Order: sequence, then C-alpha cells, then structure tokens
Amino acid sequence: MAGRQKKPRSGCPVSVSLEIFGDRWSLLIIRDVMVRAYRTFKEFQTSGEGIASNILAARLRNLQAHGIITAESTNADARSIHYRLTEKGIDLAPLLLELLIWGTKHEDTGAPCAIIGRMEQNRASVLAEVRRRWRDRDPEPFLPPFSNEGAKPTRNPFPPPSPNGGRKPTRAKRKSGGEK
Amino acid sequence: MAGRQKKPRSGCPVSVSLEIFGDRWSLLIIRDVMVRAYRTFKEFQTSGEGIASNILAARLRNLQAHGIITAESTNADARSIHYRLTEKGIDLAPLLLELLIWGTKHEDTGAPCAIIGRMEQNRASVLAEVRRRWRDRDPEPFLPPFSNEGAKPTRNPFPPPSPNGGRKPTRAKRKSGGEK
DNA sequence: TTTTTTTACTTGCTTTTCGCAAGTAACACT
DNA sequence: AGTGTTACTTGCGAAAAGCAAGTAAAAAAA
Repeated sequence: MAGRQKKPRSGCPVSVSLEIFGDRWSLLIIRDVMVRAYRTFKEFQTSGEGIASNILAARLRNLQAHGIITAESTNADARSIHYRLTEKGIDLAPLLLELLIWGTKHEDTGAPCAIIGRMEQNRASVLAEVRRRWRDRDPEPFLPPFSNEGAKPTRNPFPPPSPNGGRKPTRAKRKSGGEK
Repeated sequence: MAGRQKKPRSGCPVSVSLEIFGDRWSLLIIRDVMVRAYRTFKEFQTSGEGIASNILAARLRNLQAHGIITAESTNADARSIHYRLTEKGIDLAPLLLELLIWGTKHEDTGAPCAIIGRMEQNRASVLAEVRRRWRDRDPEPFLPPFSNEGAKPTRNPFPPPSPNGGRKPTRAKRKSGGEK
C-alpha cells in the first residue's frame, strides 16, 4: 500500500478494485466478516492472521469509506462496534470463493480439498447460502478457520527462477533488487 | 507488501493466495498477460498503470517463483523474454473475471457496463474462450484496455466514516492513525 | 464505590517496501 | 562504429507496515 491513493491509474475495473482492497489484509477481513461471522475489532484481531491493531483500524476505515462494510454500535454494549458487509461488500463473495478455490487447488493449505472441491461444483448454491446468511444476519459461521497444522510443506515444482528468463549469459550482476 | 514473506500466517487458502499476489500490481500483470496478450517487460511497463521497472521486475520474479508465469526466450530476438501463464496462472481467470465484474458494477470505471454485464451472464463461455486462447497461444487480445476518459467521477453514497463507528462521544483524540 | 478488565482504538518508533530517476549489460539495427 | 532497444539494476527519499506501548470509555468485579 505504499503510495496509495496518490495518482489515479487506469480506468480498468481490475485496477480500480485493486486500489481499494489490493493488499494483504482487506480481503481477509472481508472473509472473516463474510464466512466466519466475525463482527468485532477483537475478533478480527485474534483471527489467527496476526494483523496489527493500527493496520486493522486503517483497513476497517478504508473499507467503510468505500462502502464495503458498515459499523454499527450495538445497544447491548456501548463499547462494542459491529462491522457488517454492505450489499457492495457481499458482492465480493464470488471473488472470495474463487480465491478460496484457487488457493486450495494450487497451494498446500489447511483446507480440506474434498469440501472445497464440492463447493467448486456448486458455486451458485454456495453463494446463495452465503448471501442468505448475510441477509438474515445469521450469526452462524459458514466455514471454520482452517489451520494447516500437519499439512505437508509444499515442494513447488517451479524452482526459484534463475534471475534472467533462462537465457544464456547473465546480463548484469544482480545482487538484490526487490523480491525475496 | 511491507514485511512480506516474514511470518507464515494461517493456513487458510485465502490467506495463502494473498501472500502470493495480494498487492496492487501482481493481478494487473496477470490481467495483461491473460486478456491483453502482453508478453514482454516493455508491454507491461507501458500498459498504462505506471508500474516502476524495479517493481515490475520484482513482481515478475515472484510470480515466476510461485509457478504462475514462465519466462521463455524467443529465438527471434535474443534480448526479448516472453512471459506467459502456466496452468496454475490461467486458473486465476475466474478470479480475475470476478474482479472485473465487481469493479464494473460498483465503481465508476472505463469499462462498458453492457459488455461486462453480458460476460457476467456467460461466465463459463467467457472463461472457456480465455482458456482456449491461452492453450492456442492466441496472440489476439481478448479485451482492450479500458480508459475512463470522460467517465463521471463516482460520488460514493458512503461518506468518509466519522472516525469512530458512529457512537456518541469521541473516545480519544484521533489525529492521524493510518488510512487516507 | 473503587478497582480491574475489556473494547476499540491511537501514538511512537523501527523496519520494510514503494516509487522515481538514473544507470547498465547484452543485443539489434544502420 | 555508433545509436537505439530490451530488460533489467542501483540508489535514494518517502510511504507504509509492523511492533510495543498507551489511552479513553464503558462494563464487570470486588
């Protein structure tokens, strides 16, 4: 998120979307509120991803500003704020489902492939159920948190790339440069 | 991407996926190579989003390392490297399509809503065509770049959130804190 | 009623990444 | 040989991320 909101880039919907939630935390928050029925700051904070509280606050503010979530104070506890998805927010369900499917298929995660595979075969009904729970404010989680305890580490069949694209000579002495 | 690759977070597929391409550039590169048939460093660089060359190089390296793209040297020009999607990479097509649909629906972009709306009604055939072009190495772009010249600025119906969630008193003197 | 705990944050500080400008090695073209 | 092109790298300042600690208000406990 460095340099965020600075210069407007292209008008491509993909680009515009990524400027809103194209970071490593926003979609995790949306996942939590969408399928785990998390509502409070505390729940997000202890969701297992280890987000820092200042970052969480910033992301919640950003998602609010873009109309993806709302913040409601409950009458039960005056301190407590309940975050929930707007219609715009629940419309991210298909995206999140694809993210879930892709990750399960291609990375070694803690998710049971069988279940996700079945979700892949029934996208429409999964999405209908997620939306139904949202509409009814169903406090029941749709999916549990997945932990990859005991998951074998992925040995990826793609070796870390030789710095150049596989050509013969090295072009410049590469030492650092960015990733990794 | 600050602090990237540092501590492994949860085993949730969503989290794992976002650790790979959860930034503002990776999916744009994938979009370019997937639907615009871009192949070279130069094309990505001048794609209209304004990515810096060092960031682009870092992202290409990362996507390669995760087996999402490959780099092939062409026999035509020894300098030129052609990037293309792997099977794992083309499997991101559904995700990208949802990103496109969501952005078009909820943000004011340069994309013609009518066309995207039709794509929404025919997800399967759109994806089949994208995949066909990938398999056949079709050099023809599937979609043109969208520019939002002349697009009316979005006035979003969600006001910038009052710093607290809409409760009565302010809890602490907030001055900055993060977003915006 | 006073003390302790909980909730939802903010503040300060260090580390990491971003983004820009400039440079460079290998190759191609003229 | 000289110029241009491609695919990068390097250096640097400015943001943003991440960590630890602090704080206001409300609730629960003593």
